[in-house]
Amino acid sequence: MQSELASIILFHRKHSGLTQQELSELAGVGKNMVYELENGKKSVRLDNLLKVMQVLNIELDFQSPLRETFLKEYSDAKC
Amino acid sequence: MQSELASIILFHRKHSGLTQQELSELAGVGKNMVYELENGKKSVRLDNLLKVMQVLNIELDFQSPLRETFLKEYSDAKC
DNA sequence: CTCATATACCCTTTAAAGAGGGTAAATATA
DNA sequence: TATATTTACCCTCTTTAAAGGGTATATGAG
Repeated sequence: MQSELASIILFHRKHSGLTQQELSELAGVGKNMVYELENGKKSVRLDNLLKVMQVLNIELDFQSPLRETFLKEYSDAKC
Repeated sequence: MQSELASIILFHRKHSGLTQQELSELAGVGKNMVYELENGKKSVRLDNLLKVMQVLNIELDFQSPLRETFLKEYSDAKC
C-alpha cells in the first residue's frame, strides 16, 4: 500500500476476485511482482505494469498543459 | 518513436527546448534511457519514467470503470 | 559550405528486477 | 474451532535495465 498506484492495483484486483497469483499468471508476470506492486514498489518495469493493468482493465493516460496540442498533432501525424 | 508514449516524451522535450542529455541530467537518469524512451522502449523502469515526466511537467492518471468508486473510497481512507 | 551541436547507436560493467520455490502468518470459509 | 486459502515475506539464480563513455551520422546555425 502507501502509494496511490499500489492502492489502485489492489482495489481493482479485489474487485476482480482474483488472487495475486491468478493475476500474475493472467498477466504473465511473477507472483512476487504483483505483491511488490501492491506494496508500493516503484521500480517495476513499465511493460510488466501495463500487462497487469490490462488484465484489470485499467488504462493510463497523461495530463499536461501541452496535452491538447499534442493530441491534435499526433492524430494528424497518423493520417 | 512508434509508440504514443515515445511521441509524448519527444513532443514535450522539444517544447521544453532541452536536449536528451539535459533532460536526463535534470531527471537524474542516464542519457541512453531518455533516448530509448523516445525510441519506443517499453521495458524501462517506472520510477525512471516518472522522473523524466516530472521534469517535463507531465502527469499520469488512470481510467477504468471503477475509477470513481476508487477515488471516493481512496480519499475517504486518507481522512 | 563550414562548424557546432544533437542524436543514434556501439560497447562494457554493475546493480537490481524478475521468476520461481518455499514457508509462516494472516484471513476467510465450512 | 478446524481447515483451506491467500498473503507476506524469505532465498537463489538468471536476465537485463541502466549508467557512462565513445563515435559516426544527422541536423541546424552562421
